[in-house]
Amino acid sequence: MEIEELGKIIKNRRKVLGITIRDLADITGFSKTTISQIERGVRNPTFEVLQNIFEYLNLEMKVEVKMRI
Amino acid sequence: MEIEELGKIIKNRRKVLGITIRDLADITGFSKTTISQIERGVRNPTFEVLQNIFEYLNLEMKVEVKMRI
DNA sequence: AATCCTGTATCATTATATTGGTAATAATTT
DNA sequence: AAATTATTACCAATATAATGATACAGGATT
Repeated sequence: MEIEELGKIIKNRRKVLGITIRDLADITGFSKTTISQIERGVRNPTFEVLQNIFEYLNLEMKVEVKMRI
Repeated sequence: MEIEELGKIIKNRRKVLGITIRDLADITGFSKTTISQIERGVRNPTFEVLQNIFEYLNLEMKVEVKMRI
């Protein structure tokens, strides 16, 4: 998964839930600058930041062994 | 997923592949300090770092909508 | 015992994620 | 069109991730 794809997933999910960047920033406690940049893939967030964002977007991260083709 | 669990997954996978922390550090280009601390859950790695480690451990990250119970 | 090998501890330094503010732009609403 | 809301741009300051080196402890090997 690329960092841009991660951002798109977060943005799409936020839109689905009908909340703004400001909302998500307020709820998670991170700045809107941070949220905006993560969504656009121009930032390299830490695990904790992702963890918090995911929690409020009702998303979960999973790690799997990659399939051999 | 907690940060400690993430570390365990990485450590277990590394063990399965039979490589050392030094090996993984050399391959990924990160320091062994960083690898060691991530595996023990005492560090909060960035997405890019995880991305690189996962690549060499043949792991992949997935994001899913959390199931409602 | 002495020699490797692996993993952890510590710490000063560097790199960069995050913040918080303001301003500018884009999109919606009235 | 004007006003309101949402998003992005920009930038200095702060917090912290990452480095790199050394030292230490435990286990395995010779």
